[in-house]
Amino acid sequence: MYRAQYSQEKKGLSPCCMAKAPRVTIQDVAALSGLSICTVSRALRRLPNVSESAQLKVADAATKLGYKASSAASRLAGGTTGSVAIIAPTATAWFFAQAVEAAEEVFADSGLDTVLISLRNTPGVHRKVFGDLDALSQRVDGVLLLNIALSDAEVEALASSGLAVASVGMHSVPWDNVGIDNEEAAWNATNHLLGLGHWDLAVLSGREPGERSVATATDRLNGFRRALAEHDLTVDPDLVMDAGSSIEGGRRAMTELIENRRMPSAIFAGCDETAFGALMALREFGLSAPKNVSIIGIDDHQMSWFLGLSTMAQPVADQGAFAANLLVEGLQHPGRPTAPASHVLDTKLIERKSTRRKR
Amino acid sequence: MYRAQYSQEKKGLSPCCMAKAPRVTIQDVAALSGLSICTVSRALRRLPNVSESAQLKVADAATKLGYKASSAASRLAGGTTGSVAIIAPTATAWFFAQAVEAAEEVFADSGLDTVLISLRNTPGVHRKVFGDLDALSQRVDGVLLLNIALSDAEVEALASSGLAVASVGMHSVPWDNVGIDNEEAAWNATNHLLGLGHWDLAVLSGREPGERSVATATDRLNGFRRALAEHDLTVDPDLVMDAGSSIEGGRRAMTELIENRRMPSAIFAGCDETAFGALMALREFGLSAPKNVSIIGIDDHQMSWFLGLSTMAQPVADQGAFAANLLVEGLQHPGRPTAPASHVLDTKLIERKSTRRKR
DNA sequence: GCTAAATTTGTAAGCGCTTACACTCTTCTT
DNA sequence: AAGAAGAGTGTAAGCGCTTACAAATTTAGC
Repeated sequence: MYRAQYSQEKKGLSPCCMAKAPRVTIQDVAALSGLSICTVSRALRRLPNVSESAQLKVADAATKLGYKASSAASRLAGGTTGSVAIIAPTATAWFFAQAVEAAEEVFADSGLDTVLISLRNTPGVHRKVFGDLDALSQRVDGVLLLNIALSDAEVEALASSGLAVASVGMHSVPWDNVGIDNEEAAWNATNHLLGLGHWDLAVLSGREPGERSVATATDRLNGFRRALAEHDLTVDPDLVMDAGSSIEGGRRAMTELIENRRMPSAIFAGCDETAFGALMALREFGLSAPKNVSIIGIDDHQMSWFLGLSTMAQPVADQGAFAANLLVEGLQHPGRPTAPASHVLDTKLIERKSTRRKR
Repeated sequence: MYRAQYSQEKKGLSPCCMAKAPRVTIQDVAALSGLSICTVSRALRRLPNVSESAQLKVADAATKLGYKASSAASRLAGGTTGSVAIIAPTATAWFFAQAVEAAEEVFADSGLDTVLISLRNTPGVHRKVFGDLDALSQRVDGVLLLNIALSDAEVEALASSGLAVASVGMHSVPWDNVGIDNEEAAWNATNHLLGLGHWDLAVLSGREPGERSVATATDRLNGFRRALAEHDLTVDPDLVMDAGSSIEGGRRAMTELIENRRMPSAIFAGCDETAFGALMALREFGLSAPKNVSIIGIDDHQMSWFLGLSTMAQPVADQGAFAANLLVEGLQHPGRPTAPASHVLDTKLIERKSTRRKR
């Protein structure tokens, strides 16, 4: 704790103003309202079996005193922590930054603290987090998962951990999920390329090289494959790259493609940032889109318009906010065992100049 | 809490495997080690006056049991929460996303939970957070401030709140801070423009229109002004725009400049994202850099290389990690009232093709 | 070798809240 | 009109930890 000069100097002065206001406890509220602690506790949490008059008296006293329950005490006594965790593969990628901010806003507005957990694309961190769900459930009431690749065992463990769960971009999970139809989005993107006469296609998949694949990435890859298959085209394995979903990954994959494989006629990038990286790599070789290759991504990143990148736009903040709301709802109605729902948001093709008809 | 089908179905089965492992408490550790709770508590927190043999026995028992202290109980009893807050003006901007991730890593590695608080560039949220420091200090042990514009009263309140504090990009605050020399960076950037023969300069300042200015933004503006003054140039008020530090803000400011003011010979943008926005706006008018105007930013954003944007590079993740480490240290040595230090990291001019000699 | 001082350990009282349970009133039954 | 059922409230026992303070042990002093 900070105790340097400022507070030191003050020490000699009126100690009254330094003294931290003693905590307003539930006792104070009980005393002021003339009711028992127990009733106050129930009134504050809007539990049933509290008369309206009591409800009012308590609310009154509480605001008058500026009472705020101690989350620590509440938690310890078996209540809730008043905080939720957002778990993301990384916090820096555009998608996650957007989704995190949107979700955080929802949580904050519901009076919940947001604990941020970035897996940093590191298996070790992943294991640490999901290997000890007890530790997690001790500090938060619920978890918002953003595009996390979970094993069946992990899903199972989470579902029975007592934690409320909601997710973005996940699949067949026993909790609420919101996302886009990734396979369809990829299928549409690929068909856009196909429709422009390109048939020699490469894909920069969102899979992290050497890691468990997130549903998002495999779905998009499947959509790509299906589109090709429907046109009786085969996928050249040389043109399937695992690029992850970072600019750097896209750049690396594209460089590899150019140097050690071959140039396709068009490229479907798993996300816009990957596409940015690919564009960078192209430029380094004196190439560009759509001159030497057409390229399309998914996201509609803020910079995509500027770079003229064609893309399948998806609502990112909406997904984060939506899922956050579902989580909050789940938290507020613990008993309600509604069947987990999967909400699918729309995507939209945005044609820009990075894709054009094959000459 | 999630209680849908999965757990429902299980209900009939062996209830043993559904039963959550009962919490390992300090009692269990005490029992196993043959010592009292009190001694265990002290040993665990490495307080003085614990014999080595006890220390060992406790550590042994704790690991054997996989004991982790309940943060709620600990907090309630007057201990620490084991979590810290990161407060940022927004979580989506590149700078903050980078810094947050770097800091989160440091905190996680120190066993601390990270509570993310985004002010969303909203005065209301700002007030809510800094107006009730008690609520904050109840849930976290320390706070990491990222470029927050604080009033004197808020600084004072924070310093005497009992919270450990560290910050990035702040000024003359009574706690550890790390940042770059913003005035110098701006001065260098401006001199780069001046050195290329440009004397009719505009600035897209990082100040949010209509809000308290963060130190970072005003410092950069001052550096710009000083550079001009040193060359006996006056600043045309028409060419000073408050653009905030977003792409959108840069675009808006640049559009305003083109439409309602006049084109300068060169532009100093408060940060790279602002510059991106400016480049977008330019393109919308059929203009471009460096053809119609030279432009330089500050940051060295991941995309800047690609866009050929000249800039003053600053180490972003380093700043976040550094400040986080200072905070952790402050947390670990509560008593030590070292004088708050300000650490200044280097910046570097990176010339790219968005700036060129005036013709 | 015996007391004073220092060191290590244990006892027990909370921290502020939730909740099982007991208790008092009302309101319906039949 | 007597008893059952229910609504509203209170009592008290923790939750798992920290921390005065007391007790027990060791070390030092002369």
